[in-house]
Amino acid sequence: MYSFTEENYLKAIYKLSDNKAGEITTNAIADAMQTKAASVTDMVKKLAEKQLLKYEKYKGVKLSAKGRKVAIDTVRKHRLWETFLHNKLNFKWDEVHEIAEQLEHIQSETLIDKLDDFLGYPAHDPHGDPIPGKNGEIKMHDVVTLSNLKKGDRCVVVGVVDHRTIFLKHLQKINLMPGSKIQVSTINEFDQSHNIKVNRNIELQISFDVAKNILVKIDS
Amino acid sequence: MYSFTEENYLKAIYKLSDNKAGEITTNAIADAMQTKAASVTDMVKKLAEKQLLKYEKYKGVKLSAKGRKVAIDTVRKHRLWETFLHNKLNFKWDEVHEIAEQLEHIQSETLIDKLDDFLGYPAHDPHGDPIPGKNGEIKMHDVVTLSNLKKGDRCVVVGVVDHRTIFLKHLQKINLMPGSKIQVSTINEFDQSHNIKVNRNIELQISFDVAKNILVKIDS
DNA sequence: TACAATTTTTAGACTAATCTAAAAATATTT
DNA sequence: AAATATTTTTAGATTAGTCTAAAAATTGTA
Ligand SMILES: [Mn+2]
Ligand SMILES: [Mn+2]
Ligand SMILES: [Mn+2]
Ligand SMILES: [Mn+2]
Repeated sequence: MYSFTEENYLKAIYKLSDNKAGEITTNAIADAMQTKAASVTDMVKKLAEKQLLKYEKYKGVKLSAKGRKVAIDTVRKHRLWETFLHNKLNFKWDEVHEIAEQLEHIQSETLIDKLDDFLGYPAHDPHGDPIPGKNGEIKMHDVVTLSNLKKGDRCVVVGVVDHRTIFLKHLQKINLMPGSKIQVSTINEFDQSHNIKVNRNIELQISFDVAKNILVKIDS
Repeated sequence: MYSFTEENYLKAIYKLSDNKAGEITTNAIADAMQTKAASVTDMVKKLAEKQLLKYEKYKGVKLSAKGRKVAIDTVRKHRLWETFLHNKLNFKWDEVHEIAEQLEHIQSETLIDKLDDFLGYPAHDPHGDPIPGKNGEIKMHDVVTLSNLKKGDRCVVVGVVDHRTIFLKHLQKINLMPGSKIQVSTINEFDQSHNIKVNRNIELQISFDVAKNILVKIDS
């Protein structure tokens, strides 16, 4: 139905609209897609003709309902494949993204439905991001970043904000992974670094920068 | 490394060389690829430049060792994915081919290795075709067509010769599937149709045309 | 408001893969 | 061997997606 390229553009535009409200600029898209502004203008015209987004010269773009659905479906496929790679094939969580970037473009609705079933209808991917449902619903789960907690609070790691490999590998190195139980021991006033106890066992100090990028679910 | 199109051409040429010895003609490739002879000539020149095959004007083509490896790898990927779709996602055996045609082009050696492991290193795909190993070895299994058996012989269905959906669905309809145990009751001289007993239970008459296209392993 | 800097669009060109129609080579008949 | 039929290649065009460089529009600043 839609080409790899079209799906990739729609997904990128969708993610940009999610972050910042208002119009999405040509340069922002070029940046996200690692391509040139001229290419974006061309593609955006094509997508506008197909009613996937609204485009006004020099004014940026806005996804239509149809375009958003395609984008969300692509995100759904991406995250289900990431979950498959991680849960079933034992890929590490920093290895799944690149391959899912290819798998997300396989065209077969039945395949995705069956994959979803096979995985047991997971709510989140290995990075803690919500997996949209078949009809496009996205259940926002009640997560906060570790940096929001107070001294004494308990929580479980469920994901990350920063998705870059360098960060994922860092967490792996200090053995702070989804599922890890954390209690905040102290927050150092000087640099906001956190002393935490992991799995009621290991004491660890993490920078504010790390704390800001870890998504947790508060134990209640 | 290689594009979808290149992999598809190499696979088609490989399958043609497997059937008939000698050179593969432009028209034969065009036929197999559902494209035009002119397109084949263009692509074949490109593949020859990349040393994937030997091409002489008006003389047809022959795969190089390098080209054959790419083709066999593609077949390996195709059959592993078909096995995944059938064994893990419960697709029927006539539904897996089209999707595998897409999945076979995903690029990641690790992915295929892990998939192979996940599936338990299967020797055959759902249609009874051998799955090439990581290094390109293909273990030919000792199968014959049902039409080769004599009265009284016992065997188990392991695959098909004709891969068309219409045949696969027919077998499904008469409930003759991989795993079915068969004993030949009689072979009717007039039209070579076979009366068989399936799973020591159901009596069935099948035409010679069907018998010729069922691969079986003889019970011994 | 005018000038400069930045952003966006257009114009024209490129590559991969495809096609049609015509030309060239090969194969088959007479 | 000559004529005819078939196969294969070439020539030229098309489409999707991309690029660079130049032009146009917008935004920021003095
Ligand atoms: Mn990802
Ligand atoms: Mn993608
Ligand atoms: Mn197949
Ligand atoms: Mn294919």
